[in-house]
Parts: sequence; C-alpha cells; structure tokens
Amino acid sequence: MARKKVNLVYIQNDATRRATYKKRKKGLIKKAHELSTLCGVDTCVVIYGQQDPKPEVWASPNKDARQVLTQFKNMPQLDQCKKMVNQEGFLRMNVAKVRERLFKVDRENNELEIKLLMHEVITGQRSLSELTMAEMTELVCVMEMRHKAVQERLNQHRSGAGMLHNVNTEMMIVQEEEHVVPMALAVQPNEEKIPVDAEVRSWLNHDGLNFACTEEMTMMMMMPMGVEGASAFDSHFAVN
Amino acid sequence: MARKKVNLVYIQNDATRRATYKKRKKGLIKKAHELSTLCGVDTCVVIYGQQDPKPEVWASPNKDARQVLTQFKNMPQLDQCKKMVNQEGFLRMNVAKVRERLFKVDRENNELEIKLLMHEVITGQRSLSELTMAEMTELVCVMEMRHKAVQERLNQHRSGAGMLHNVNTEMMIVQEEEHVVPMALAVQPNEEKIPVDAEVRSWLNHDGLNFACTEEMTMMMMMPMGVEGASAFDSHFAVN
DNA sequence: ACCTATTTATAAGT
DNA sequence: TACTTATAAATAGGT
Repeated sequence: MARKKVNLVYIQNDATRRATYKKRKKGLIKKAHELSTLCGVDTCVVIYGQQDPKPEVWASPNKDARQVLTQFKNMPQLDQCKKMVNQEGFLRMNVAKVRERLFKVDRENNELEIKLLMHEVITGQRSLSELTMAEMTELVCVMEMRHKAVQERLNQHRSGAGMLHNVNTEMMIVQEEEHVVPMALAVQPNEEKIPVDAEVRSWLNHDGLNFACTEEMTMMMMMPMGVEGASAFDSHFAVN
Repeated sequence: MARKKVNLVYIQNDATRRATYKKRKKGLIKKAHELSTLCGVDTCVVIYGQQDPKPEVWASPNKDARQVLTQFKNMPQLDQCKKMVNQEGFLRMNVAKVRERLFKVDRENNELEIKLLMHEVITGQRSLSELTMAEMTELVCVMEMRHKAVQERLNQHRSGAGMLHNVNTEMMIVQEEEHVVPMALAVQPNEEKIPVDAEVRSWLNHDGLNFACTEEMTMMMMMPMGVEGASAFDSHFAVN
C-alpha cells in the first residue's frame, strides 16, 4: 500500500515478511478495536503465526462474561465461535473466581487480625496507645461483646451456684474446679491469687500429651514479647 | 478516515453507525485476509453484531476457523494467557494482579492462623487433640523457637541478674517488677503463685486508658471459651 | 526503530 | 443501498 502496490501473494523474503507481519498485525487489531468502539460490537481476532508458535489473540473487553455467554448460546451453528467464546469466557470466569476467593480470604484475614489483636492487647504484648483508630474501634466492639458475655456468666453464677454442674464435658470439670477462684476474685478483687500455673498446666496436659517444660510454657504465656530480647520467635509472633 | 477525522467513540446516529459498521467490517476482513495471505498465517475474525444475533466470522481459507482454534486450544494455557492482549492488556494484567494479591493475602492469613492457634493452645481454648497434623507441625515449629528463646532468657537471668536493667522502656520496668516472679517459678516450680490479675491490670491501664471492669478482663483472659456458655462473642473468638 | 511516498480505507455527500 | 470523492490512515521500502 505504499511505494509500490503489493501483490497479494505470500512474501518469500523472510525479513520483509516478518516486518509486514508485525505492521499488519498491529493494524488489524487496531481496526478491530475501532470497529468495536465505533459500532458498539464485540470483536475478536485470532492470528496463529507458525513462526512464533504462540497465537495472537485480541478480544474487545467491554461486555461481561454473562453477556458474552448469552451471545454464545444464541449462535449454535458455529463450533469455532463456541470455542472462541469459551476461551474468552474461561478467562473472564477465572478473573471472577480468583477475585471472589480474594475477597473471602481477605475477610478471613481481617477476622484473624482482630482476634490476634485482642489476644495481644489482653496479654500485654501490645500497648493500646500504639493502635490505630480503626483497630481501636474493632477491638472495642469485640471487647464489649466479650464483656457482656462475662457479666452474664457472673450473674448466672451469683444467682445459682449449682447451675454450671449441668455441663458434662471434661473441660467443664476442670473449669469448675479451677475457675471458681477467678470468679470469686471478680467479686472480691485483690483478695485471692489465681493459680495460673497449675491451671495452665492442666490445660496443656489435658489431652494426655506431655510437654516437658510447663514452667517455661507458663512463662511464655505471661511474658510480654517484643519489649527486648528479640529472637527468632519474634518474626512469628510480633505484629509487623 | 476521510472528509473528517473520526473520533473514536460510539456513533450515536443509527444510520451512520450501520453504514460505518458495514464498511469497516468489510475492511477488517479484507485486512485479515491480506495478512493471512502475505505472511502465511492463519487468522480468524469474529464480530458479534448487537442487533444482529448471528456473529460475523471470517477465517483464513486454507485452514478453517475450527483448525485455527483447535491449534489455539492445544497450546499450553500459560502461553495463551501471556499472549492474550487487547489494547490495554486488560484481562491479562487483571488476572495476574488479582492472583498476586490473593497469594499475598493467603500467606498473611496462614501466618495469622499459626499465631492465633498458638495463643489458643497456650490459653487452653483449644485442645491439642483436636488439631490436624499440619497444624501440629506448624505449632511445634513455633513452640520450639519460642521455647529456645525463653531458655536463652532464663540463662541470661541466671548468669547475671543485673543484665536486664539495661533496657529502658516503660514496659520493661513493668516486666522487671512483675515478671521476676514467673521466672523464679520456672526454677522452683509450684512454690509461688503468679500475681496475674495485678499484672494484667497494670498492662491494661498502662497507657492511661481506663477499663472499667478489670476483674472481668482478667476473667476474660483466664476463662477457656467454647466449652459452654456460647455467646455472641464466640463468633468472633472461636475457631470453627 | 523511524521516515515518507504512495496506496488503501473510508466519511460524508449524492 | 450504491456510487463518488476528498481526506485520513496504513504501510512498503528505504535508512
């Protein structure tokens, strides 16, 4: 189309052919895009060059998967079209699926962060002053719920001490035997100490597994981390 | 492309748009044919007219569209995705980006799960017997690291008691005053009780914020959840 | 990759 | 709808 009228035959010269291929491929896709935009139609171009074994594909991106698939159903006569639409539909579905899973994982992530945050604040690993507003808000929400639950429990206990004996799990027995003390503490603060180490040990050994160093375990639980003594553990336990 | 430069936007005028569609469709197919002939490649053009329920299809004459698409379909999927292009690389980029973010969030998620799991086991909220093998493995890994860290700390403390005074944060002071007890406990188990409630209260009030019910907070920390008394809190704190 | 003479495509008018 | 034609775009061959 320039300098010389081109004969519509296969270009023997290798360099020339490749140059022409590159130019015309670009032009073709541009034309397809223009047609798509100007006339509001979906277009699709596939170019399978045997030189480079990868097919060049262009498809107009405007319409969503459902519409494309509807169109796909409305044209049963052409197998090749079905396949093409399937390819495009596949990709689009893939995007949707991955995105959906992302959102799900993100939600899970957020929930875990809140739980962990509460743990860390209660255990003293994080100071409240270093929390952001958003974290504070979430935390307050969770804490209020837990607070309410504890108060209900307290009221249950005050009104009728025998109530809790209805429960029949082994854990419940431990709780009955060991946990009466902190509950009493809640009513008469600062007058009794909680036997934490024994309690923790009983929990840890509860299912028959032996942990060699229960004292260290108790320390683990009690010791606020991230203050000093940075160790390999911090990378697992510290936030940021 | 004549008489006036054309804006690349949807043509509102119905007649004009249809005329353009017809002309450009013909031109596009001609271009595709020329490319196919000149460069010896298989090409395929599909145009989904909107009011037109039948798609306009053109495929290079030697090998028909089905073959082109079969070849395409037989390509390794990754290559197909790589070569999927339109003007903005929309689909390809999108898939890649979303996928990348998914992996990142997934990793974060896993880390948080391990941290939380360890908390819950140490606090007694979860029994070791209900863990999966994978969870156990992860947990053991974290615990071993923490165990090692604690032992190092113990050795430090035994060899020279003054060492820890070097640290200068306020949290450190609290730790010094309150935490010597559990450390001693580690050496002489079962001979002293840990003043947990006072300690926890001091942590909670550490930054000047007041929590009304410190006793309940202490209970919150001590009470193994999920045994009975299921409440609104459980949905936030329990691990399925 | 860039240039540009020339061919080709096509917008608007008929 | 088809034809015309002025003009925009594409591009062959060269650098």
